[in-house]
Amino acid sequence: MNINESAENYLETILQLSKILPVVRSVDIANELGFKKSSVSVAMKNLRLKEYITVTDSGFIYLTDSGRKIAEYVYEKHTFLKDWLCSLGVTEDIAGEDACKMEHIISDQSFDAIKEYVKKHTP
Amino acid sequence: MNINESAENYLETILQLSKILPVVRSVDIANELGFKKSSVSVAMKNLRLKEYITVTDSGFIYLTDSGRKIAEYVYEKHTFLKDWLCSLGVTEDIAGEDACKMEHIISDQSFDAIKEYVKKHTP
DNA sequence: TTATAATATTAGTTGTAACTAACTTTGGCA
DNA sequence: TGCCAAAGTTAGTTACAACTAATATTATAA
Repeated sequence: MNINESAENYLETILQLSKILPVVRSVDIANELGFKKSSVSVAMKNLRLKEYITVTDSGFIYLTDSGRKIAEYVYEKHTFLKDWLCSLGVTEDIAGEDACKMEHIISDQSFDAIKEYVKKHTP
Repeated sequence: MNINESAENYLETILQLSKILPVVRSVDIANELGFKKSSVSVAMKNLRLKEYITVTDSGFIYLTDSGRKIAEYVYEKHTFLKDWLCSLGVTEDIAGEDACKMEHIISDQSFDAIKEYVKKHTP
C-alpha cells in the first residue's frame, strides 16, 4: 500500500476520534494532534486523493475501506504496544509517545513475534 | 543533548565502522549507508560544528567524547533490540532494519523496561 | 440584519535531509 | 613528471511536512 508515517498517523487519529466523537472534522484532528488546521487541511486533501477518506459537504471526514484497514492495523499496534509498555512499568505518557512512534516503523514480522512472546510470558 | 535521528545514525555508523576498519572516512560511511558522498560530507560538517566528531587533515573521522557517548548508547540499543528480535524468530534482515529504526525513537524508560522484562524471562 | 466566531482553504515559507552536477584536492604509478 | 582515479567539497535541487498569513464560507448571537 506504500503509505508514509504522517498519513498513517492521520488515519489512526481519525479512527480514534470517530470512537469518541459523533463526527470527525479537520479542526478536531488539528486539536488532537496539536497541528495547525491548515496543515490538516492539506493532509486531508492528500488522503482524499489517495481515497483513504471521504469528506462530506459539511466537512465530516470518514474512512474508506482501504483507509480503515490501515487505521485499524496501526491502531492495533498502538494499543498493544502502549498496554504492554505500561504493564512493564513505563508511565502512561511515555508509553503512549513511544507506541505512537513505534507503531509506524515496526515490521509486521517483529510485531507478531513480540505479540507471541508476550502472550507466552503472560500468566 | 538534543540530537536528531539522522545525526544519531551517522554517529552510530562511525562507531560501527571504527570496529572493523583501521580508519573511518566519509566515503566509508557513504558506502555503508548507501548515501552519496556529498550528503555525507555535509552531514560530517554539521557533526564537526556540534563537536561530535573531529576530522584530521587526511580526512580520518574520530568521535569526540560527547559523540562517542551518543554513538555507544544508540549502538547498545541497536544490538540489544536486534538480538532480541532475532531470538524471537525474526529474520536477521528484518530485525536489523527494525532495530535501526527503533533505536532512535524509543525512550530510555521503555528501553530499560524492555531490557528488564527480557532478562527476567530469559533462562 | 449584521457582526462575529468558527471552520476550511490557499499560497507561500521554513527546515531537514537526501539528491545531482560540477569542482578541487590528493596520492600513486606509468 | 604528469596524469588519472579516488576522495572530498560546494552550490543548487527536490520532496516532504510542518508552518504563517490571508481569504472564503458558514452559523449563531446581538
